[in-house]
Order: sequence, then structure tokens, then C-alpha cells
Amino acid sequence: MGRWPTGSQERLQDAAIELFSERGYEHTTVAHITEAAGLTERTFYNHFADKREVLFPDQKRFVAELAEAVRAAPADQSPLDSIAAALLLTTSWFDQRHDAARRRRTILDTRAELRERELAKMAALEEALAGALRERGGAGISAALTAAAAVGAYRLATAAWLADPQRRPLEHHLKVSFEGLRTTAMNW
Amino acid sequence: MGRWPTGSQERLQDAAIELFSERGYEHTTVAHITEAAGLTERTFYNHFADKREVLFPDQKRFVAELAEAVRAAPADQSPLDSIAAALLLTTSWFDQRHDAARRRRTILDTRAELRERELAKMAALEEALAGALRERGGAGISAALTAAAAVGAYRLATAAWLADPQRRPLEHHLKVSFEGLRTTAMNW
DNA sequence: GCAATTGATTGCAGTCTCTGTAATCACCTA
DNA sequence: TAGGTGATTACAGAGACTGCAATCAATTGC
Repeated sequence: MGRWPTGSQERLQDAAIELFSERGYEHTTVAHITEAAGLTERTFYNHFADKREVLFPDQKRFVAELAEAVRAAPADQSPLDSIAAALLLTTSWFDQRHDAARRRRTILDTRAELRERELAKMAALEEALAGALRERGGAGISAALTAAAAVGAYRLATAAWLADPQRRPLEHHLKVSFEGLRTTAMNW
Repeated sequence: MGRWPTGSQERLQDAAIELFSERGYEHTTVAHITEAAGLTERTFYNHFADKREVLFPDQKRFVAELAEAVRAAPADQSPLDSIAAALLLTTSWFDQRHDAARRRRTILDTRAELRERELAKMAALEEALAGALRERGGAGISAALTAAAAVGAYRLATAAWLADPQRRPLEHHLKVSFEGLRTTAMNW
């Protein structure tokens, strides 16, 4: 390899974020993005399955790492705790990227199709976590329900994190959210 | 109104299901559907926002009715119970359409973009239920978490209902699923 | 009756997303 | 130095979706 400048994928991602912020997602064509990145439209689709995907890099690795962490959790840890612990491992990565995350969130919030894709990513996460819990020996239905609730709590936590005027770290919001889940579940 | 034969929307839905089953979703164009329904392509988009939507009719009403049922639930009923009760009101409608539901599910399972749209519908349901719970006076975070868990249980229940070789009614699977949720939550 | 309005449908042109296929060509390897 | 590799490019085309204007039966108001 090496004939071309490296980092095409990153350049496309950066150009996309930039243009989406400037002119909006729907008024930015894939051609605009590739032009800004010094590439051709066809190349974009070599790197991303569709236009939306450029906003969801590293998702696959993120999910795989979380599932792995759950699988590696101590056997005496409860299923929900093992997920919470896995999520807590990722917080510093996110806290270091708080501004970029907010910018991305602003873009996502402008278009239903982007929120839709985000839901699909959350569903993939949920699925992977449920699978990991099952490997730890939980009943299938219980694993799925725990994963669903945990992802729900995770969604709430990240939303609160991004909206927090005090900019408290993600860790704080995750703890609040999971604690809220336990408290809430007591009334079920 | 009345210049044209009535029921265009239903004809489009039926034609779509038929063609999707026969030749697959991706090998069926909107033009195919409208031709089968005796209409033009442009008319399809007067009725449905996009090609996927033809597989999700009545969704808006379904969500509205459930939210309304939750709002109207007795004040002494727990949030989770109020959702479960609302869902139980809909079971006979679904049981009467078991075959159609299976057929539709088979189509949805063939394409990621269709499952993605389904997730968006579930998210809308979740949102509406959380809103209804909040109106009943629950704390925001608690309402959201309960709605998330309930929709998770609902998804499991419908999946089990459609996969059940014994064809037990949806009511049965809903009860199992919500009972499983309560049991599972005890280990959180 | 009759004119005006309504609203579902149509026609058409055009943009953009996404795909299939084959070609290019610097770099790496044997 | 011949051949392989892999990212990129070129090109053509299908199909989803939109905007806008036109049609015309049924309905409504007078």
C-alpha cells in the first residue's frame, strides 16, 4: 500500500462533520464531502456503506470491546453490574471528546434518518450485550431484558452528559442512571 | 372526494406485501407496487413518506391508543402495570391477524433497513409511553427507564408470539415476558 | 342550475443515493 | 524484473424521492 495519501477515511469523516455543521446534512451531498476530502464519490462508498455511516465510525469496535468486557467480568458480578462496569471503562475516552460528541449530536438531532441509524447502533449494542450475558450463563430472556434496560440507562446517561451545563463527567451520569434504574425497578 | 375508486392506501399496502413476499423487498420497485395497485408512482409518495413506510400502517394510531390507555389507567396502578395492561388490551386484535403478522415479519427480517425502521417505531412507542407515565406524575428518569424496559419486554413477547409453534395467544407471551422482567429485575 | 372549491391523482423533470464492473498504477514481493 | 496487491478512479445506470403544475369528478355555496 502507500500510493495515495493515508487517512482517507478520517478525512472523509472530518469533511463530513464540517459540511454537515455548515450547510446541514440534507444540503450536503456525498460529492461535496469527497470533493472537500480530495477524493471521488465512488471512494466514499468504498469506505462507508451509505451516507449516514460516516457519522458512526468505530461503532463496531466499541460494541465488540464492551461485549468482551462483559464476558471477562468476574463471575460473582451481577449481569447488570457487569454491563455498568464495562461502560465505565469507556468514560474517559468520551470525556476527552466531549465537544466533538456535542457537535455530532447536534447533527444527529436535525434528521430523523440519522436518529434512526443511531437506534440501529444501539440495538446492535443491546444484542451484543445480551449475547455476552448469555455466555455468562444467564437465561436467554433474562439476558435480553437486562441488556435492554441497561442500554436504556446508557442512552439516558449520554443524553444527560451532553446536556449537562455543569459538564460533569460521563461517569457521574452513568452512575446516576444505573442507580435510577435499580430504584425504579423496585416499584415494578 | 370520490372521483377515484376508494382504498388506494390499502391497495398499495396489499400489493406491496404480496410483491415483497414474491420477489423480495429489494427487487420490488415502487413502480411495481403502484402498477399492481392501478396507480402511479407519484401517488405512492402521496400516501407514504418512503418505500419502507408501506409496511408500517396504523402505527401512529397504535401508539396514540396505548399512550391514552396508560394515561387513563387507575392511579393506584404501578407504571409498569399500567403499560402491561394497555398492551393486553391490544392482544385480540393481533391474535386475529397472526398469519399476516408472520408474513410481515418474514419480510422485515430480510432487510436491515426494514428492521431499522421497526426500531424507530419502537422508539416512538417508548417515547410516547414515557410521556404518558410522566403525565401520571412519575419522575422523568424513572418514566423513561420504565418505558424502555417495558418496550423491551414487549419486543420479546411479540417475537416469542410469532415464533411459537403452539400458537399460544399474545396475551400469554406478554404475561411471561413481563413476569420475566420483574423476576430479572430482582437481581439488579 | 351553475360557478367556485376541494382534493385525490397524475405527468414530468430533475437531483441524489447507491451499485456493478472494469481499469489504473504506485508499491511490495519473489 | 515480473507479477501481485489494494486503494482509488471512471463510467454508466437503476431507482428512490421531490417540487410543481395540471387535471377533473364530486361537492359546496349561491
